[in-house]
Amino acid sequence: MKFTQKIKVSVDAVVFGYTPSEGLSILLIKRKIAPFKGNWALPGGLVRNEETLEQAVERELREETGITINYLEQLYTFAKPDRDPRNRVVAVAYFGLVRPDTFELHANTDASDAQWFNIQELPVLAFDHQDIIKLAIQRLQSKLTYQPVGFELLDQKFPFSDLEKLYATVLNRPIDRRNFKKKIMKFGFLEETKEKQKHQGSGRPGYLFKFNEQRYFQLKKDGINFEI
Amino acid sequence: MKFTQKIKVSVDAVVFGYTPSEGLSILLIKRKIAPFKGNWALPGGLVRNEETLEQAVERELREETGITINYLEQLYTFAKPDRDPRNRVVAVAYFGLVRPDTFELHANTDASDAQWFNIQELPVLAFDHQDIIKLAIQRLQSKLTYQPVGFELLDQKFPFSDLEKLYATVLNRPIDRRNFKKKIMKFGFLEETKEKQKHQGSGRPGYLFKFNEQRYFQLKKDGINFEI
DNA sequence: ATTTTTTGTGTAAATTTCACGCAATAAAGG
DNA sequence: CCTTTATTGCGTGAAATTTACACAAAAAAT
Repeated sequence: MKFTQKIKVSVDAVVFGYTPSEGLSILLIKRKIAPFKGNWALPGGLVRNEETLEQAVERELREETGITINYLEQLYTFAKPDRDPRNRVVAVAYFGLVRPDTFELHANTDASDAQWFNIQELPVLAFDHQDIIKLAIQRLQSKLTYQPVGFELLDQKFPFSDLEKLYATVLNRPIDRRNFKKKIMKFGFLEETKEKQKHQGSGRPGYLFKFNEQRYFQLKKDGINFEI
Repeated sequence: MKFTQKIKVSVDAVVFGYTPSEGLSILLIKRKIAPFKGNWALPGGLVRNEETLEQAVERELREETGITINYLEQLYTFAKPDRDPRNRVVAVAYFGLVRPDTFELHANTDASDAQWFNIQELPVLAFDHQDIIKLAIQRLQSKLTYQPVGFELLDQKFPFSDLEKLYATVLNRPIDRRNFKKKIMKFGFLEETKEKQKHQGSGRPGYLFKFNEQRYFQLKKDGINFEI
């Protein structure tokens, strides 16, 4: 029983960015072509015949937004037969994190094709991209509770309060400063540096911390549980 | 910049079965055609143009093994360009659970095309199916620790010790009988029936329990955490 | 009838989580 | 310059949860 399959494969990326002042954002692009011309959508596109899915995501992000990604993992594959009105497209969605220093788009003009949107203020989206984003946010939340991915969203060195605010923002709940710090420090992958933060506004300046990736991999190999 | 995409989309299913006596098994089929003719492989095949991925999985399972699935969820999408020697195939892998009463294949002859294999005694597999299975086992393990999927692998009514053995087998670690029972019963989705188990061998017969799905959905909606 | 196997059950100790307040440092405001 | 405001750094006791552990009852096997 033969048939000709007419399904295309694409990738879509939900890229998260974070700043203590502006919170959690997602990178969107404005579509230049139909369908959904003029609508905001996730960066993405058809996979080329010879490239891996990850390469496809990185290529599309480079082409459409100029961003370089810091952490990338597969999220889910969306494949409802009618999710694209033109023809059937199976979309493998990815989930990415970028550092603040990498995302210079905020400074761009409104005429830009690519823009960050706070997750509280997302525009109407093309295709089923709203569903994809919803799942990505859930994934980020649950991921953050058992794997220290938060560092992928912060600068290399950061005051402890930034980490705390990040967790509070992403998990959308208050966090006890003292208990949180005790818990994180007990894991052993965070190092306090001698540097203090500069001109952060009023208040006592805090020491800067950095994530020790090597130490983290060692602990992970030892089967440590990083649940918070 | 136009190009013609030549990628096909398939589904593969890692179906788990369990019995207290034989442990955890996976359903495999013997390939009748090249490549990997004669090798064991996961059930699966190309997705038709109009069907959903889940429909494709159920159809392939019906065609190749006759089994009906009890629980199904998407696992991961495998897409390395060279994972199929003929042409590029992106495989969306699924992860399924079946009840013991559904899997009558064990009784079949060796000539059968479909067979259960204990996860400790898997044969050499076609394509990258070994990787897929490895991931599926990890997923089953982690899933079992935060969601009561174990019932999908047991009969409707079962002695408590079956559940305990299932957890011990899948998680591959000893479990304290008393603490385990206290923990599970505290969730509130398990009901003790008046029936006792019959001819299970020697020893005192236990009461049979059953999973209350409605109660479970209610508890889940209330945001209860089912971690064990 | 005795032995073996399996079920059913409770409590104390150890560990983890949670709640909470005060002194130190710097900028901001008068 | 002095006072006020904002933020960091740090520890302890109470509550909740997790863990370790043993013996009697019921049935089959010998």
